[in-house]
Amino acid sequence: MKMSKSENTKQLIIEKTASIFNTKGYAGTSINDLMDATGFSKGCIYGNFENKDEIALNAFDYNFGKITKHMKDRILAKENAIERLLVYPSTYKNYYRYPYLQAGCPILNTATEADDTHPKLKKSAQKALDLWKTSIENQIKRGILRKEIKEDTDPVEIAVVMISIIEGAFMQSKVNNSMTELKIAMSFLERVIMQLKA
Amino acid sequence: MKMSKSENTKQLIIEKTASIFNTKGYAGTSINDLMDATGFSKGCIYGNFENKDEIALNAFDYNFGKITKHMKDRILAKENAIERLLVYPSTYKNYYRYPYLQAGCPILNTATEADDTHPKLKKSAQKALDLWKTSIENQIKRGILRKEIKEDTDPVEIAVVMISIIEGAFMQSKVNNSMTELKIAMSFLERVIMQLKA
DNA sequence: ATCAAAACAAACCAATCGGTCTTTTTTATA
DNA sequence: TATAAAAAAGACCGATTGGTTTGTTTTGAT
Repeated sequence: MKMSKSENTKQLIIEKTASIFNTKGYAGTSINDLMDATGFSKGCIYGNFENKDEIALNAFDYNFGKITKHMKDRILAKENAIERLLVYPSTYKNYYRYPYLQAGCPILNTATEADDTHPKLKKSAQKALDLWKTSIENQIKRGILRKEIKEDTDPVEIAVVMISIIEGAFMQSKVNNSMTELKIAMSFLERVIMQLKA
Repeated sequence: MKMSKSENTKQLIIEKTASIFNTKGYAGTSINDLMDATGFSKGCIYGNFENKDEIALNAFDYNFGKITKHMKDRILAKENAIERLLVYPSTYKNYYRYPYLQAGCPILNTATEADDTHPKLKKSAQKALDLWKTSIENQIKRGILRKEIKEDTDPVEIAVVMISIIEGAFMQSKVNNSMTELKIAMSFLERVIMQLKA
């Protein structure tokens, strides 16, 4: 499946600018930043994208997609539902290993910036968050069916709490340039998950 | 204690612009926004503040100070350490009641925007976060001394986890325009706190 | 090899950015 | 009430913003 030239540069622009949007935010990223990062001219960028919005939306999806893929791979490598849930804390405990997470969680960054300012980006963050939440819920439901997780477990509650702990700890660690908060919170989360064991 | 004219308008500028910085972020807020919000001219604003940075830093401190004061009042109204800790979930469960929280938690907003872009604001967020964390730790230590909290409780862990759950849930609720996530997470947090009871 | 279309570069645009400077108004004091 | 200082208004500045237009180069089909 060969890509056309423009499809190729389009993808290149997304890949090269995704981390910039994640670090500097939508408002903080200028077209000049995108030119610097890609080496392309303004004419080229605007020949491939309608406007800054379109690039930012694609960049977000790219960032989110990368994490999603990584998580999916690691989760599907496990059979047991508890072990699958434990993939989250064990991954985020070492988030600095993953370059695309070093600028922070794109959902967290995008949600906090866009919630009052950028409806389209906000909707993207909503969708991403919902996908993540649903995915956790489904793992829990599957675990209950497989009798690996206590049947009185509330999938929605655990999903919301897991995401909360991860994102809140992420924020603390990022602003303090320190892994301790994330490590503490993730080992707490591990214990929460272990207690779900049937 | 009478304020000088300039001190007065200085305070007025901070108060009227604080919520704008919290909603639109530092990069997203322009001097024109500040003029619109205050009704003051550019000359007046720059006569009272050196630059945008100084206003933003004061605005953050103002936002954080308001929440801190509110929390302090509610916490000191309780005697028992467990009840004091429960003030957090019970307050955030109804955050929409507090207008200065409707744009989101200033710590969360500032930390996620500034961590990679604005060292001064980042430091402000760090300080605020540390104050919050230390305050929770001290409440727990006090509770242990008063034999209201289990003596094997780790104050640092609980502080980090409490903040994580609150901030992470806040983010979810904000981006979804819904209180459900915050309510779910706060009732979970209430149970976590209750389990600390000696 | 030719040539039209696609892709990219670069000059250009009005609007806005943060910030300064000069002028006018308000204030407090004598 | 006169007056100097403080405070506020508003014109002004160069730089940067997102975006467009006009060229130039590259590409793929003939």
